[in-house]
Amino acid sequence: MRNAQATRAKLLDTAMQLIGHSSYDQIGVNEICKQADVTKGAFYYHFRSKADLFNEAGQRHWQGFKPEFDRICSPSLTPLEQLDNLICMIIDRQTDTTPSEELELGECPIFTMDGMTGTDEDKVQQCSQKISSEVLKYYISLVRNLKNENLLNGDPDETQIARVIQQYIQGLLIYSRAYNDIKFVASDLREALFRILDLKQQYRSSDRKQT
Amino acid sequence: MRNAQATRAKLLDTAMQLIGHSSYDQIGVNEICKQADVTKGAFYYHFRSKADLFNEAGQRHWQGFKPEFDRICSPSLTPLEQLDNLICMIIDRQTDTTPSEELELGECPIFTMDGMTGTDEDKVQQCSQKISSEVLKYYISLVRNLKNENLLNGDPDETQIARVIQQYIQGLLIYSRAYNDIKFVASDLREALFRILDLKQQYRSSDRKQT
DNA sequence: CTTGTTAAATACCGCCTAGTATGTATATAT
DNA sequence: ATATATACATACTAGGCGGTATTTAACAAG
Repeated sequence: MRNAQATRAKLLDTAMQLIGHSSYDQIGVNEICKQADVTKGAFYYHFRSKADLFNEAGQRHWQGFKPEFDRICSPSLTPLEQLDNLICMIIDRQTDTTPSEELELGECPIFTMDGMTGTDEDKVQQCSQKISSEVLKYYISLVRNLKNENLLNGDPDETQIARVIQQYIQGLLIYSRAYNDIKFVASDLREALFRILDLKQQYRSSDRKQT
Repeated sequence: MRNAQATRAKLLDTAMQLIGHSSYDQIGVNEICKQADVTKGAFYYHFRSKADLFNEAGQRHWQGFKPEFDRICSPSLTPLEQLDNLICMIIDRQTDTTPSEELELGECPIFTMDGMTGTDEDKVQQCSQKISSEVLKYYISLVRNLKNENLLNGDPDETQIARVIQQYIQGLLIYSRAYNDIKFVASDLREALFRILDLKQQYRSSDRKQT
């Protein structure tokens, strides 16, 4: 009806949710429309193509997500708190996205963006890579902060460590999705990051001091 | 012609190669047939379905790969040599699989098996998970050996560390494929594994003492 | 009340996919 | 020589996909 903006938004959000739980290739335009409760006519009125939609949906998703990263990396927090917040955020995001439904896991394409590979559509890959590179900046900042406070052993290459963290998180989430079980995220993420960072032993605790 | 076994083998190998470079969903039966230079009739004479083929192809691929893992984890090698061999093997497998062609990267679905998720076909996922669990055994053995020789700091949970390693390798390979660049594998794999294992500093060297 | 624009809804199209039905050459058993 | 099972090749079908063409309802301006 008379609410173009809402229709558009619903298509974008629905698409990102579905794709997050599955993949770009697996989710068809028909299904997006069905779930969003709009027709194909509406879809192609708002978007020129499926790839076009994904692009916008990716941007929108990141725009909505960015504040959370900013909050996590706020200078008002100590690097240790930042790290802990990141870990909690990732764990939470694997659960609470489907509220009230049975404990399903999934989404957060933010962390799994690179995994969208396989599509031959250039636009899609570009979008994925762009978001990934944005996320990487936050990891780099986090590593740098930890290092500056002298919380890490040795003298690591910040960029490399951040990249390794990104690679690991991607692998972890794919792994946990393959086995459809969140418990791996909960049990392995913290330990793995501590090790990748080589965080000094005395700072390795798992008390969740929520912000 | 009169060579059923060869036709079958060619289909299996071709399929695994193509799927390794892409994904189960992206590769169609037609393309497999075309690349293997057989017709669809031959395909469906040998296999009941595409999923069926994947199952067998996965088994076969693992059977062909297993000896290499056995070689790597041979008790005649020190744990450090085993680790080094694993690292080199992964790096090599990302390059030499397309011999004489321009430096492309890809394959080794062995390490990326869990990533086949997204398919709704149960058979495919089961096959992937089975192979992954086989590979995990080798990682566990490796970690245990390193630990027994007192090469690792702390007292890690061997299974968890092995699982984290598997998660990381998966993430790394997907990452490097997304950016279509092997350099990340070469530059990050060793450093990341050293850190995840928390290998004692004095043993962290990168001299490739090939077997 | 008409007209034009926006925001869709409906029906459709060509393509590609996994899978099938049927025909056919070859090898082997009788 | 004939019959039969094997190992394909060719042609096809049904269904789903992304995308399009056409129609229609709602609102705004004149």
